[in-house]
Amino acid sequence: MEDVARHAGVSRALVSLVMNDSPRVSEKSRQKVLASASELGYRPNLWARNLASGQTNTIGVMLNDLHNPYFTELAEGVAATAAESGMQVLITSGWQQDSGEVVATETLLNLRTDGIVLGAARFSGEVFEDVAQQTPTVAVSNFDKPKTMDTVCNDEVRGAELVVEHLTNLGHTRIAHIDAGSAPGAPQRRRGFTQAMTNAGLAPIIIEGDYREEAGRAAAESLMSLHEPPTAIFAANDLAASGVLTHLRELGVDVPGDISVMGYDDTVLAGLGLLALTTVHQPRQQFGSRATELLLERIAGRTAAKHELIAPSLVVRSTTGPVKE
Amino acid sequence: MEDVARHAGVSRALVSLVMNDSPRVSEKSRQKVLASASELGYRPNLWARNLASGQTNTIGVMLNDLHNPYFTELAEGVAATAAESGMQVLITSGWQQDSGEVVATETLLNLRTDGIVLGAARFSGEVFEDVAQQTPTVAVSNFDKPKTMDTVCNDEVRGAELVVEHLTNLGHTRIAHIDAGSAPGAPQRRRGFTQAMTNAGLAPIIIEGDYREEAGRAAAESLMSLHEPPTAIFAANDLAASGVLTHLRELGVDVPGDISVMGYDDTVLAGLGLLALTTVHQPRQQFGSRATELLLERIAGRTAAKHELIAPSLVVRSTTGPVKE
DNA sequence: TGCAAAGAGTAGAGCGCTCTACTAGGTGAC
DNA sequence: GTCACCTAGTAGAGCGCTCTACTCTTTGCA
Repeated sequence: MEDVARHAGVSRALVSLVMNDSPRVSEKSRQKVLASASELGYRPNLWARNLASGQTNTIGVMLNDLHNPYFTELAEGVAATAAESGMQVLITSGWQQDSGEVVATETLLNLRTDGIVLGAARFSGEVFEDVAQQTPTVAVSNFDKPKTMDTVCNDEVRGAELVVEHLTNLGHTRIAHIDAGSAPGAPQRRRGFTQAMTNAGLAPIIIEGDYREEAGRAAAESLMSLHEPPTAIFAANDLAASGVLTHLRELGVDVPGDISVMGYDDTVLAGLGLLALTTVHQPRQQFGSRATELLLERIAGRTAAKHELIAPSLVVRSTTGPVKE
Repeated sequence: MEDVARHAGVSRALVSLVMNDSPRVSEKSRQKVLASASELGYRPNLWARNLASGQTNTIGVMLNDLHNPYFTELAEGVAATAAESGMQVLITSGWQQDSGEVVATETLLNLRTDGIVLGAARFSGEVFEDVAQQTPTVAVSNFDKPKTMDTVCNDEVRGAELVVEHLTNLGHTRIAHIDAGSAPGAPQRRRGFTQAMTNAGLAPIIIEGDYREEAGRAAAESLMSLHEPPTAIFAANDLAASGVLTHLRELGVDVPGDISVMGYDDTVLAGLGLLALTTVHQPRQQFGSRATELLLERIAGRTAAKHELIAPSLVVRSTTGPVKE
């Protein structure tokens, strides 16, 4: 910077003004400075800039797992909305480990980003709150409405309702849900399912499982060996649904002729020609952009916590049909 | 920091030493400082630290597209190797846009990370070289062995060879390749395929397509309407292979009884029960870790460029079998 | 006992910027 | 001609650390 100033024959302060697009600079010296800067290959040092200005114009995103499209689409939403406000986005990841999430968040905290979006799955509520105490924070997570931060999450209960509505409209009454225990989102889905079934005057059938393909396959096996198998299966997620379909195919059961199958999440799997899975779509990008909007509000000074549910929607493909009579 | 020093009754310098785990501090004062720090909720400001120390202990990773598991697994490899050397990893993404990649890389450059791993698809060679001039750089990309940076990439030619070997061993002679034009990796795969077929004394059949499912479906349609359809299809990637399988299924063609199908990449799709696709595995994580090792060497002072090819491997599942006679 | 070396700690400059407060010169109204 | 006011630019303190060079104790050993 020193060099640029000397080369252009002006003061360091002027160079700073030019670099920040200040209106207080004449066109002539702006050109002069810009020319010198590019000639000398100068680029402002962000560390110094942020240190001096006390703000970073950057929001940090901590993601549990980059493999999971859920998180990456979330990040995409964050990036899009952040870009509109001229904010940079920096991503760190916990690489699916508990300790990783903590380290990744510490990094962000040390970086003094203006705020943090937490896409975490492993944190305890306490750790979350601890982070929120130190910097504006928004979590995309199913949390118990903490006071110190905002949350955005999918309305899992509504999602499960959509499933039940869709299936009962097709005439199904014996509907089974493959549950994913205490995995993120699963308890809510289970609750929504049970509620909706009860409201419809139907008996919910629930079988244990998890979010993996193998679990779907195993659950399908148990269900089909019942003396009165269900006419529709609502899997924990798309991957589990894929396992269900695999098993039914091996059994020679026609989908959706004999039995209907639904997934959850609308991942890329669901859209594949061979699966063509009816599923529930979560607007993951919207989670990210809404979270960012809330974060920007917080950075601007809001302190009261907001907690938002975002509505999922139904995507009908080829694995559901009228009940066989 | 000032406050911590005062609270603990020591100098600022001592606090700095404690925070950096210097051996020059007595156990007693270390405890004292640590206690004060946690009491006051002090955390070192990375911007200031990096500014003062002139090094960031951070390596930047620029990824074209976070959706693509290729890039995220790459990042995972980088993170793992970087962690071993105590380096932080910061990720930026181009969000699939040309300009996005440039912006994302600029951010990293401005951040003065100790080095950059480029997982880019859209850059021109020039831009790459420009970056490499400014900081140690390793690209994970099929490039023409630039002088100023290292590259790591998959041995696509060998991958295509593996495919041809596998299929010819099964007795296939009429093998078709669905090509993805000039998309990343595609020209190399095509070249490898043509070469291997020629070496085996066979006539390569090539049909145009791209990396999407729909392209695979369309290509399969064309191929199957030939008066002498191929007995094996080598799709551009797993997604295209999925399209092929979908079409063959609709046609009632048995896989692998009537025809064998191979994918490429070994993505999560290939492992699904309904697809069980024979494919070529790219050790994506290894790309990342190897790239990071090279980067660390560069940071340590090496300047001569290294270019490495990493060998892919065959994953045999259920879509390939002996030729029908 | 004396002296070098090791151990523990400190002072203060400096990293590359931004930002407040200031100056110099020009404009225009009275 | 004077004064107020605006514009373009500058000086220099300071952001929160690290790091070199230094001081003051201890300790070990001839």
